[in-house]
Amino acid sequence: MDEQKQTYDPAAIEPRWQQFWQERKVFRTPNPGDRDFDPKKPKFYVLDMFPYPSGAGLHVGHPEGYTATDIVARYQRQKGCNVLHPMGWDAFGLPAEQYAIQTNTHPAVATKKNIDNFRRQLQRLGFSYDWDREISTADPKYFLWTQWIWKQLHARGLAYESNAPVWWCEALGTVLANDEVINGKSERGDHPCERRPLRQWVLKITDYAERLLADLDRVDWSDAMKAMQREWIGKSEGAEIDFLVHGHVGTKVRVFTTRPDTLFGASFMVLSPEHPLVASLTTPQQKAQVEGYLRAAAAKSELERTELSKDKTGVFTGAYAQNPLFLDGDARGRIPIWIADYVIVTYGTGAIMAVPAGDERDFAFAKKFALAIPGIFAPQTADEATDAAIASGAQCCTDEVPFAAHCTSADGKVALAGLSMPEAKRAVIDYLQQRGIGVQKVTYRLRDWLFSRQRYWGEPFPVLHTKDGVELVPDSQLPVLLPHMDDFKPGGVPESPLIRARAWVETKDQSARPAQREINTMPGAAGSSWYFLRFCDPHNEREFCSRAASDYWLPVDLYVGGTEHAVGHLLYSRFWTKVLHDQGLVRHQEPFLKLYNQGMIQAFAFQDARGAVVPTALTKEQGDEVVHAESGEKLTRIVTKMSKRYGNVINPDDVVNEYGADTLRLYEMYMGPLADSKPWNPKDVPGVHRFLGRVWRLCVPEDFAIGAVHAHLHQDRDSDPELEKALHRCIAKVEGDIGRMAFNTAISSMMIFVNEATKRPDALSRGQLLRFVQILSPFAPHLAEELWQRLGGAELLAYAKWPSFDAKLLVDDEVEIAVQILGKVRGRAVVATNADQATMVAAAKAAVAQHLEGKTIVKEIVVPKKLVNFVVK
RNA sequence: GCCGGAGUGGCGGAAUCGGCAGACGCACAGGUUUCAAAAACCUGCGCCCGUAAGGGCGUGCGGGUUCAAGUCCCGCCUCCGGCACCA
Repeated sequence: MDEQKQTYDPAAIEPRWQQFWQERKVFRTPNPGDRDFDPKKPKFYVLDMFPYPSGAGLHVGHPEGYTATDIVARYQRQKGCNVLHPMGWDAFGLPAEQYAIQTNTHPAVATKKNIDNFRRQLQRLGFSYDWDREISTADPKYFLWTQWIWKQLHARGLAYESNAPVWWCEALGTVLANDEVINGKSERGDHPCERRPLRQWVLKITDYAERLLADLDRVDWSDAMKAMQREWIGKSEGAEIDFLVHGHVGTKVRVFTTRPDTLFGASFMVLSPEHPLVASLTTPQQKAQVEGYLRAAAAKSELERTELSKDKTGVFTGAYAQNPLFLDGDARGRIPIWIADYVIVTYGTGAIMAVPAGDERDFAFAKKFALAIPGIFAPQTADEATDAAIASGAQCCTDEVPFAAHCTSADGKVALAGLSMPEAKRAVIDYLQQRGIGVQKVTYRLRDWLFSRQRYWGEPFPVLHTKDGVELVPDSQLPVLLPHMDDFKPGGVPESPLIRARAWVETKDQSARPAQREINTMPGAAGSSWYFLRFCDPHNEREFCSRAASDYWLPVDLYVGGTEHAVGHLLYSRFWTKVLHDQGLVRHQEPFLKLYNQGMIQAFAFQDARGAVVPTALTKEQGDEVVHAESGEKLTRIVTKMSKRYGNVINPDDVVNEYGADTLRLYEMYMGPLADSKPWNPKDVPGVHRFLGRVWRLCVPEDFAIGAVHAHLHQDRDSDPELEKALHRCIAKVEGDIGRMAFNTAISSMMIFVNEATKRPDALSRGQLLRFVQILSPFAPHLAEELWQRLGGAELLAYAKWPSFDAKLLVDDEVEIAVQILGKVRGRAVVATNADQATMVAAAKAAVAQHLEGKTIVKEIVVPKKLVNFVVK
């Protein structure tokens, strides 16, 4: 730094304060019971979704949410709260392991290196985390308790072994949970997946489906997020109905339907290809055809089944079922049983009653295979042609319309004509229930949580397999550690690489009998399903978290992260919390009170005429345009995600090196609303940096000889009343904006104040500057702390009390109002802020006198402090 | 197809409860300062007509409600995110 000049130099300020905060443990948070804990303060728990410490290092997307939570944490601290604001590492799982494999390093080594890098990068940004509470899910001291919690689930009968088909991903060499597979491809890496029966540990999250759904009403999350969880849980109410099969005494086919009211229109039945009755119901004549269809269905990859055309395929079994609403001899009641892969074995009962008149899919199937489509509705709208088509079954109708008169059972006990849809459903269910062949039923789309992976880098299960079955490792022997392995790569077989650690696998149980360790490991989401609890009591060696700590800190008051965890992590964490609650281990039932989802930070990229993206290194600016560096072709700017391939990835380290951490933080908050996705614009970054420079110069003279601050700031003096007003307005605005997570407008209001102050720098008093620096501090903490110290602020800014504002100073004595004629602004008038209507009208009339000439005022609308509108003729 | 969100200057965005559209920042233009440049500071900046005063138009499109609509209602279009044969 220039000896003669003191310009704003973040590189000189920031590391010093970071070091100070860390050495003095400024942000260490005491727990209830600690000597320096203050029980009089309210608590505030503000949490980030902790990162996977990937080898790529921090992305500019990370600090976006982290800065937002840091602003809230620092603000709440200054408002007098005990603030819990921790950070840790989601260190087990596929990303860390993939990186380890790519770089041929042991996962433990690679993970440690990545964590060190992440920590270094985060600490450069000045976040006020309590680093004493840092945790890593891959730390044995942590996963001891992950294993212990798993045993609690097991004890409640919520963990079981299953051989049901699961998603297998060949490329990743492991099975995946439902939320990790999208359209038959892996979420990570986009590799194809298929169904395979493999022995797996599964958690019974479906037992909690209803509570997970109902308790969404108790949390403050976005509608979008709640909608995604509701859809994933997928509750549907309807009925299960048993159909007898002709010629198979005692055989019933059970179907699930949400439309029992349409049972009169059931004209065939469909079993999924995997349905257990397929083989026994198929007649000898149909055997060859059915087997052919089953083979074809099995050969289809899941991708083809889900992604390819919705063209219906199917085959007749040769068997017939009996519609229970019709008499045995009635031809309408004898319905053929088909097999088709549009019916999914894992949903409902894996079989449906097909009502082509009331269901689009059944209608398409009936059309394709020329099956009967009996009409069951009698709509009466103005559109007679459509009414007739629906009545005859020529057109499918899924809306609520009146039922036809013939929807009456043979014994007359069910008659749907004249009933509403809910009444008709009720009538049919009651009738079936009385006869013992149907029951009201709620079904969920949610499947149990596939809770194991065939990978090395995860928590081992505390499980031994003996000849008598499964045995749990006693608590005293936890944690079960991973064996060291030099070759930890998946072996291309559906078995964990742990199988190769013979000495580890082959062990003895409590009674010294031979036993084999479980070789599957837990999935990545295991450790992240309870980390928010461990942060409350991270060093507890006797418990996963003391009741005193969790009762005090939980639930999390503000949780910030991306939307990508909508149905995975967030659902699993809610599930584990409820289980721990049921075990009497925590008081709360929902972990995250308020959830806020940040948008994505995107980037510019440049496209040529064909629409191909040209890597940024191959582009150059030419006047107002961007052209191809070699061909000179004009390129179009688009907004897209940052990607190595496009060469448009912004590295936070580079931004800090060039502008400093405060500028990075401020820019990310200034870009736009936190929840929106928005592009990184390198040209905008200097704008916020200039703002910080102006703040610096308000306080610090360029000439070193003058001192640490301007001479007029050396002592207190009376405040300039206009600047005082502006400051109060600014404090009120910033406070309100932090409360609604509108950090962009908070910053703009601070810019407005600084612009005002810059016009009359000598009028600004020390007291005003101290208060301004304080409200700036959550956003740009290094600069703020530096100026606070130079101005001689008491003790540390980080714990100074947030300044108050006087509501009286927020309003001016006079206010300029708009004067409208027929809603158009035709003039302006200045009136007293508390002027009465007559005064405002008089002033308004004077302001637009020439416009009113020759016109009659029909109506005067007066909005105090805003406007007067004349309606004229 | 279904569910959720969005569409405002050249660009990012603001307008919190139906009340002056475009705060703040960027880019751009002009100026002050300077030997010069950078930095800093000042001024202008939605579009159209006009030297100006002033006027007209304007928040994706088409309608509507209202004294008044970016904001409310109806019908569309486009983009983003999620789900997708779930009976």
